[in-house]
Amino acid sequence: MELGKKKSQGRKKILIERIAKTSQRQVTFSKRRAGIFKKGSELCTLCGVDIVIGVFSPAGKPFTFGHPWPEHVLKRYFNDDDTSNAAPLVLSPEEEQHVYMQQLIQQQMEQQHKREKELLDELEMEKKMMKRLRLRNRNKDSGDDEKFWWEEPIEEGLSVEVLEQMRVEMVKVRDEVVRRLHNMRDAKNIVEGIYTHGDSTSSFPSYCSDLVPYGFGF
Amino acid sequence: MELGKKKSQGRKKILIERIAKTSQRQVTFSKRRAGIFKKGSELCTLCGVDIVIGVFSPAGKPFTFGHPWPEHVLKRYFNDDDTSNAAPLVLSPEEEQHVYMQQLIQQQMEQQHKREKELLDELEMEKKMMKRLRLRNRNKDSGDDEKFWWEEPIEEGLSVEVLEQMRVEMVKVRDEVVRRLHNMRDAKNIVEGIYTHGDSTSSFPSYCSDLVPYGFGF
DNA sequence: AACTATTTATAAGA
DNA sequence: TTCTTATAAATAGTT
Repeated sequence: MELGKKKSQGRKKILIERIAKTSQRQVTFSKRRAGIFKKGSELCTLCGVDIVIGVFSPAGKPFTFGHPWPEHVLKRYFNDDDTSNAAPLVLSPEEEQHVYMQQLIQQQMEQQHKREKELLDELEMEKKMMKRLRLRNRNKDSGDDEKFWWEEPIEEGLSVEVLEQMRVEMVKVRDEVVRRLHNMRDAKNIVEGIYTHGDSTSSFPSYCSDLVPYGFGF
Repeated sequence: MELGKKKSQGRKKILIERIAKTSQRQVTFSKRRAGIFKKGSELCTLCGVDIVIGVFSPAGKPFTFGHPWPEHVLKRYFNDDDTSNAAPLVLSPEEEQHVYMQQLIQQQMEQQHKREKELLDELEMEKKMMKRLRLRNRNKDSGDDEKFWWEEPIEEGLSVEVLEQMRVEMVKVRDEVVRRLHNMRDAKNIVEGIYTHGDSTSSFPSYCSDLVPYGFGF
């Protein structure tokens, strides 16, 4: 064998642009994914911070790394108060030719953070509503402090006609619930409960407070 | 000045362990965060993949990097079918002393991916259920074939618990309407109506169709 | 923030 | 995939 022959040319500089050859792209992906995850791990350890990294391989498989674990970090992210923590989303320094694109992406991130928060908030609210089997206020743009429609102050313009309509709703709902309960084996006792429970002249019933034994979600 | 004097000792090897000094930790965090984001950016470009990185600074500020943007990647992650894509969550290779910990974390990730998916599925289901339980705005969406929750067939998985919940709600609504009507001068007649109107064994009342003045759409 | 001596990551080849 | 090697890139300590 030739002594002067080098075993390898060693690492070569590459341009940061899409690798055309599929097999090469896959190899590079594997190596660099491992590298990034290692860097993430080191960052956690060195600085005692939470991190999450998610990436899809060229073949579409998901890979994640996280400390303590992905969901924990995402929750911290979503639950942050954006007034106090003002989400200073920061992008990597990039080659000069990419700076403009980077700035665009940064703007997207900032918007995205807000949108993600809104989405999560919406889901949270949905769950709470679900939990209480709440009916939405018919006036959907009546403000943040939504009330049940039957909680609206009677003094604020509710006419006898409106109350009569409410009454009709109640009767309708009652009858449907009754119909359903009749389909159940134990309908009889429950149905009787609807018509006999409480006193029609009582004030707003305190007994309701302990009548919500069913939890939906968290 | 001395010519032989080196400007710096250069980089020193460090142990991967929490940096004790706060200021040093912050400096290292900034440098390494930038490095990881750059690596992430390069990985996207080289391999044409989606990536998201989120990290909290030691001070608690969130930083994210993502391509095309964080939510996009998260959605791909969550929406993946775990039978076809079998979530092969993979961690970085790590120093030998960390291998065991890494394996533990990897197991956490695999569980976590499933848990996150389940959570999202749960939220989706919650939304659908909420939508079903939500009262339709008949005035606005009369052409739509959504049904009120009480119009849905009882056979479709409604448990006794849910029905009982409905019953409780009905009781509350009834009592509140009663309370309101008591505030009206002509309450007496109407209140009596609530308890005497209709027949508890009647089928779903046809008279309801034109008595829904309240929109609950969203 | 900038500088550099070093360590670390990795492209190419086997 | 995994290992090797030469080299490119990242970065710890310093200014």
